[in-house]
Amino acid sequence: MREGPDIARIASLVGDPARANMLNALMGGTALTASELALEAGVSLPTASSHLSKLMEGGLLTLASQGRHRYYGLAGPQVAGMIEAITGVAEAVGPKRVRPGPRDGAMRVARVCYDHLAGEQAVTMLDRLVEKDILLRDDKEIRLGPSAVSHFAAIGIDVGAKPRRPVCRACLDWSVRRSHLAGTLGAAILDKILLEKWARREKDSRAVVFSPPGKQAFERVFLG
Amino acid sequence: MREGPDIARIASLVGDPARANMLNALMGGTALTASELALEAGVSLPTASSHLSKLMEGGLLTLASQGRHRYYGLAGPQVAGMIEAITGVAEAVGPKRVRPGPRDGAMRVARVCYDHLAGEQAVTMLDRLVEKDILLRDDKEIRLGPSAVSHFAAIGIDVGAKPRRPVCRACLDWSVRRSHLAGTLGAAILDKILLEKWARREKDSRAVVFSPPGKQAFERVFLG
DNA sequence: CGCATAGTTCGTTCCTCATCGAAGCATTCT
DNA sequence: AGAATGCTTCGATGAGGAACGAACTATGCG
Repeated sequence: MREGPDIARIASLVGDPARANMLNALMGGTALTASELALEAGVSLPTASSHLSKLMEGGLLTLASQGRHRYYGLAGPQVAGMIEAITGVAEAVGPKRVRPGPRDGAMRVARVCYDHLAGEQAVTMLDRLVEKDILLRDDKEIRLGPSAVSHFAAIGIDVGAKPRRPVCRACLDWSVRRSHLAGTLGAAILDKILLEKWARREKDSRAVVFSPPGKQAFERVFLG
Repeated sequence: MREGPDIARIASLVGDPARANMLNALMGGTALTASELALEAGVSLPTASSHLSKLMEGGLLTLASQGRHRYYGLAGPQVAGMIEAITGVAEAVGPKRVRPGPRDGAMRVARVCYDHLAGEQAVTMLDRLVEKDILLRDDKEIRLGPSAVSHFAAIGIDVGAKPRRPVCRACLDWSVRRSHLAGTLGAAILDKILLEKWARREKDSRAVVFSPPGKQAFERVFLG
């Protein structure tokens, strides 16, 4: 009966279906209001509100008040990583479906993870960027290579500024079990993809589907 | 209200204090009997038995029957990884203790993670092995370098055989937030450390404490 | 065979906690 | 100011599940 960090407390927060649905929804990266999360979780507003205050108290969420709207978001990448890890186990031990649904396929290829792109496409992209020495990888640490600033500037992404958040960060992918690119650069790239309309977000899902020309453009710019 | 892998189911299994204690105990790597786990969790035998069957049904544990003894163990590295991830969050958001207990310090330096060494020492070791090109790291993938077989043979560790489990594997460290070495090689190294009595396991804890001469020997062999 | 040890199953008790309706604040719009 | 929207708090209800004692099964020992 040893004492350590209270993992039961954290796990039980995720362990309620309503809260799990909310957290899953927030893995999409955009902060959501209490009403949206209530809908997402399939519970009434009072119930959702109660869950949200528990998640807040547990330190899993952040809150940004804007007028009468209150936007809830994941507390950070570490929390997102934990949820990915749990998802991985659930996926592995879960009931093996006869055939993975089409949405599952799309999720494997490309999806939103917190605020950046995940899935096979994202893993391949990071591999290529490292291969071309635009990024330098050393374990979890990813740094900008010498040509990075000019390379991304040409695409219209400014990596020169030094924000509080790290520019590059590795994030473990549950479907491929390898890392993809997170951090402000990862977020900027996802923005770019959606802004250029190379891909659109699947309704009510974290899946990201590329249009055929969009995929070509993406590959030309980031993998080429 | 989207459907995905049932993360609430998995998280709620970890979310009960008794079960969390059991899982924590099993993070020590050695399989334990129901009675030992009951003691560990601070519950009666029937209660423990009930919890264990739930964990089994959830796919988090494996069972090895030996006569009238039934040894429970973690189902695999993925489960261990998930628990580390949850531990990391719990550690981060948990009540900041005024001063970290002495055992916590020891845990940070070196501890057992499933079947291999984790903590600062383990992270440093992996760094050095990569630096010396004995191991080659490429993202999550860690491969043996050209000199690896002879290098480890000299220490008395055979990495030539090709077992089912991967020889090398990266495992994320919750205290240092960097990777350390898992896989059969990681397990063999931990065996070596304990066999040579360079270190001993702290009673009732995952902590591993090196004796002064043991630490020297370890550093000579693996960091030198 | 009979006794001891290891573990599971059963039935009961009890308590936590998820849920929702109604009412209460707060902010914005007109 | 008054009405409407977004959200939280309160109170009551109900269900799930954690707990243990007692009885039952299985293995090992003399």
